[in-house]
Amino acid sequence: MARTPPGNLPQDPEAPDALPRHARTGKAVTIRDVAKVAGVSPITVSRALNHPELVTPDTLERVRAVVSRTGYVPNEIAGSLRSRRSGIIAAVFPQITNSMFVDTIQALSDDLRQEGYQVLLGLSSYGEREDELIAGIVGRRPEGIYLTGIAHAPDTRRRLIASHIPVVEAWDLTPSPIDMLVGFSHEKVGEAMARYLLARGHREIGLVWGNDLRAGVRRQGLLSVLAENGIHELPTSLEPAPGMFQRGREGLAELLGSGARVSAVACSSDVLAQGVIAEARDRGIRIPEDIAVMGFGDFDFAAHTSPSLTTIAIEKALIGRLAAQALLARIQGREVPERIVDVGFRLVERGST
Amino acid sequence: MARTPPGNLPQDPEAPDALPRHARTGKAVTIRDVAKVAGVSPITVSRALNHPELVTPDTLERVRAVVSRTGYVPNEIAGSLRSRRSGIIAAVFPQITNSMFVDTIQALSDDLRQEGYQVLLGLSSYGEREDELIAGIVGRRPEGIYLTGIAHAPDTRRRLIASHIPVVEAWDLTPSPIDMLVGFSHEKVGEAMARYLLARGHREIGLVWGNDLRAGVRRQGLLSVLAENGIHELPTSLEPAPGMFQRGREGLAELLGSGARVSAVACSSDVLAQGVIAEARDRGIRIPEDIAVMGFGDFDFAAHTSPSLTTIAIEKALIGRLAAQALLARIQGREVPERIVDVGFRLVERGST
DNA sequence: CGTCAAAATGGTATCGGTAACATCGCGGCC
DNA sequence: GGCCGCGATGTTACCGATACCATTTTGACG
Repeated sequence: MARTPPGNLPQDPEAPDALPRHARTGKAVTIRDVAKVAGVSPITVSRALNHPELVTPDTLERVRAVVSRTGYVPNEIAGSLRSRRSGIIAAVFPQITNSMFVDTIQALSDDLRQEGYQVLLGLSSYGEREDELIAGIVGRRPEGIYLTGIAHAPDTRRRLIASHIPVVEAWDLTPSPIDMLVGFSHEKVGEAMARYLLARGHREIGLVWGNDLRAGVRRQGLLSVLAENGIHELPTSLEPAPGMFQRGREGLAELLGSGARVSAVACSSDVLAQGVIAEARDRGIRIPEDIAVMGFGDFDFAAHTSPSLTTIAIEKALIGRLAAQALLARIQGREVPERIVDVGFRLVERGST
Repeated sequence: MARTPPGNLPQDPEAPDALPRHARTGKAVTIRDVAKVAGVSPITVSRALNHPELVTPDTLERVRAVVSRTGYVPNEIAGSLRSRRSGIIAAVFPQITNSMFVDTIQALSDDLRQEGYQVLLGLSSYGEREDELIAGIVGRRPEGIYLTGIAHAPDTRRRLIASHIPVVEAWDLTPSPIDMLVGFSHEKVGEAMARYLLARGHREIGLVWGNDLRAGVRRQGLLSVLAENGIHELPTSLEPAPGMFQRGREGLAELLGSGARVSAVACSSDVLAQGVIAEARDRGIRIPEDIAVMGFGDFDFAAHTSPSLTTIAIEKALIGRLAAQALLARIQGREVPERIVDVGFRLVERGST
């Protein structure tokens, strides 16, 4: 690796220096360098860059010229330390492949960037690691934290509260969030799915269901409504997260293999549902005539499968947008009108039921 | 909101001052506080946390006890400033909804976190803003930067080179990357698509194509091979960036509406292709008998559409993994064996052609 | 032309860690 | 017993910006 060329010592005034490579040719340029060259004090440079309105147009221009000539890039780390504003919002998701969180991330990120914030992405991939992840994140002193879901280790919760960092939990509902909340009731989603299937005359309902937390809550809701209607045991195929198409196929195979009779299959996600549909097609099972299929999420493809997929639509991007707003409001000291926002959901009836 | 438990500060002389706004109850605990309580110097605390092997088991335990009792969370910003290691890798993507980048992000993030790095996510959503985005990112002094694609403003390129930060460009190929590169040739993808369709006997080929940069290169490759075979003009429907299902439908409608005869439709992404298939189905057009359809990306659903989709498979996660490795190698001063890695692609033949 | 408030700029301390170097303590060895 | 070496810990300075307050300059106005 490149060594530093000799003699990049102090009173070496200029030298366009042949750039070595990775080299640290005579230090990176700091605000002091810029100040010196522009003939002002460092703080004036700082002002010129961050509060141009506080500076004479004349000096402003001078500073800017020097900045662009020297290629100075302010060290935001130093700035963050002193100003106690990191300009960072952390966002934690369980995982993003095959998930509906992408739209939320996109919206969140877009809205935050608008206000000069960057998103620090935390993927707690497989469960347990959320704690450590958040511990590491808090150390970076983000100005706000977006969390997926409401289930967090008690330690994590305590740590977050103690940190006084604004927090939004999302994609779920609870009366006692850590701080703020944007979500919807998974229980009610499950109930709605059950009621819909019952209304369509189904009583032999099978489940192809992911085993993640929120899916579990939806299942509870679904089961409770079915129980009220005298349906107590239903054939179920539980799939490990993340729900992939292949798992949906296997799920239907498992249900049918168990010998149970099903007139409808409810799935915890559209992805699984599409797998179910594919498997049914391969087996010559007609949908919805032989078996009705219902998903969750209203993924983009849901309207375009064959048959198109009945599902539950969530305003995924809206969640991100509202979460961003909530965080920004809190950061900027504005009043947060509602700490808890329920974005609801919508049952979309299509060809698969 | 939780109040701070009383007296977690030694001979705290003054009042916890009525919390002003953001509730700064008697200051956050710093490494000095921990040191004082544990009866050691700050640097020993630092060592206990970051290099436990340099510290007596006895002091280590003592420090840890105090840390957990006080709820001390090291301020990584301060640490980063002094140590010049931010522990951050920035990753820039054009946009992530409806895109194939999610798998790459996931793999990248997983592998980096393994090594203690966090991902700062930059979504340059709609074009022009990549410059500003990167300018802002460099200020945060990431230890590595992942960029999607090879087309960057000359200014950006210069700035990145000047920053001496390791850079990986991905999802594309060029002999002259900024630093390192993990990708594949879009031109060859286009050529492969063309050859495949020709081999299947198609000469009346329509395009439903996204207008992003890399798609454009694939199109060039495709057109050049067709031109070599005497096919010069092909009906094309150009779709604005994120390629959605709906756009695919519209695309096919446009092709058919133009009166052109097509025996095959090539799409710049599986998402568009699925739209095309849906539209064809609605119009009673049989696939592949009447029209063959081909996509790109091998999205998860590609194997499960009806008919299943012939497409080009990319090892999306592998790209993320290799990019992470490349960055880590550079950061840790290891030799990077190949600065340019071609991960290639694979044509997957399925039912739609 | 002097006065005074407002605007522009500057000096100094500081954010909270860690690098670099210094010091201390202790056991082993000749 | 004295010296050496090394492991454990401490002292000091510093990373690079900005908050805070002081100072100087400008300009409006009587």
